[in-house]
Amino acid sequence: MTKKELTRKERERLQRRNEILSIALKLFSEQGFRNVSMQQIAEASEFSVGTLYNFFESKETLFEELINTTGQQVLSEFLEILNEPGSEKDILWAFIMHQPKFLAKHGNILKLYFTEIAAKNLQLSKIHDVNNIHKIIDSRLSEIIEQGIQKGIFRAVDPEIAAKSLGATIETSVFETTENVNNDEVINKFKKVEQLFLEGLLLPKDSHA
Amino acid sequence: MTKKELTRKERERLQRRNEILSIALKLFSEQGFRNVSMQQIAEASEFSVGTLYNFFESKETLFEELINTTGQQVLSEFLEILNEPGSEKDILWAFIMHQPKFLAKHGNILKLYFTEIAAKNLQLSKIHDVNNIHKIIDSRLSEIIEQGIQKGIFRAVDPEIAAKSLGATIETSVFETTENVNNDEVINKFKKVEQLFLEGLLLPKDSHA
DNA sequence: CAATAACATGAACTATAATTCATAATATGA
DNA sequence: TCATATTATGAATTATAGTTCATGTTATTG
Repeated sequence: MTKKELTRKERERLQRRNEILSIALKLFSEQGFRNVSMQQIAEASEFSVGTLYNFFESKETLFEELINTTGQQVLSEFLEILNEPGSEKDILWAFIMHQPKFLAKHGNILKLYFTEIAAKNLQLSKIHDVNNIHKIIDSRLSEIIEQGIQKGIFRAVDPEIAAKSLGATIETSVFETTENVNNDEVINKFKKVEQLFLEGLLLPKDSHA
Repeated sequence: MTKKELTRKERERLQRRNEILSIALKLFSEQGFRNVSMQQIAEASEFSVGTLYNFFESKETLFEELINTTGQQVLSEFLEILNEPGSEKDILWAFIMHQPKFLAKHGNILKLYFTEIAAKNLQLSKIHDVNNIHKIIDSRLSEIIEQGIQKGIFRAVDPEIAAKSLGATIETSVFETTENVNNDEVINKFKKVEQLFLEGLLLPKDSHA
């Protein structure tokens, strides 16, 4: 009622709003921003077009809210893993092996982000920081790999290239992994990514526990 | 005039047609299919919209001609390199180091292909074989890596994953490489890709000339 | 140089989809 | 319950962009 607590009405409104965003995300990620009409979103969410405009100023705004809201959340989850304490090898391992969970949870928004924003199919005004998800994650990965090289754990590759390569490999799987693939298969795939990358990066000198 | 020779008029018509395709390719690759209007193509090519329809049945047809014509050409160039005789290591090396040339020559069409077709932003009817550029190249890469593993040149990674990873890494550079980057920089980048991939794949046993 | 054919033009037409807003339905609280 | 405020509706409006076609321009040829 006062500062932090929301009234029932406010809560209900928020819930409807999220419902709309969630359905829009599904449609956009499947068909792309331009190929989804407000009519379609209205029908799928069982509201009228007018009501959509009651919640969002425009189709573009709706999209931006989607990206900004969810994007921040996704980014912070990624960084959480990448900032965990442990050896560089362990961090990369954890990052790769967390991908199935990320995919299951955020596959749609990632797909949308990559097709519309990263590929610059859409030119949107109000998308700030989220615009840099790519850069932020890549640069953190790059840092980690660089440290690993300095410590003599990894081969002396170019850290930026290695980071981008790992990022691109993971990104590819976003598009390949459809919802109906069972989890074991996805986990298996990332185990192979780990074998390819981590073992390829490690110096062959001694064994790495 | 007769069978093979084209009349001047026919040659001129073909030239104009190619001019239009070339300009459309530039615009589409920069802004995406849906974000480019026939008006824009008309203005940029210094024809009228009516004339565009004199050359192409529809906007969609124009796009399809673009993809089909150029796509086949690009695919065959890629496969040419991948079917060259030599050791698996040499083939992969040549493939990676040819990327700057491919990029310079076909950057636009590759970008367009990846954003519109591979990302399935567009559902087009008459795009057959070209739809499989990705699969064909990936599977050839995969074959090569598998043979390298069998011959004991490469580590025992999953060939499909390694092929996809290499493909994705290269794909990424399509989007990064803008036209104004000088060639040396691009070549340098792919040298680093080569270091990351090839050296990471090679078994550390003995030296590989 | 005509007469004719071939081609180019862009305003008008059409289709599609975003947005608005007068009206209807629903919720609130006295 | 009734008066009022809030919210939802979807047909009408507007904007945009693909397509057509009557008309004008250019090229060919006898």
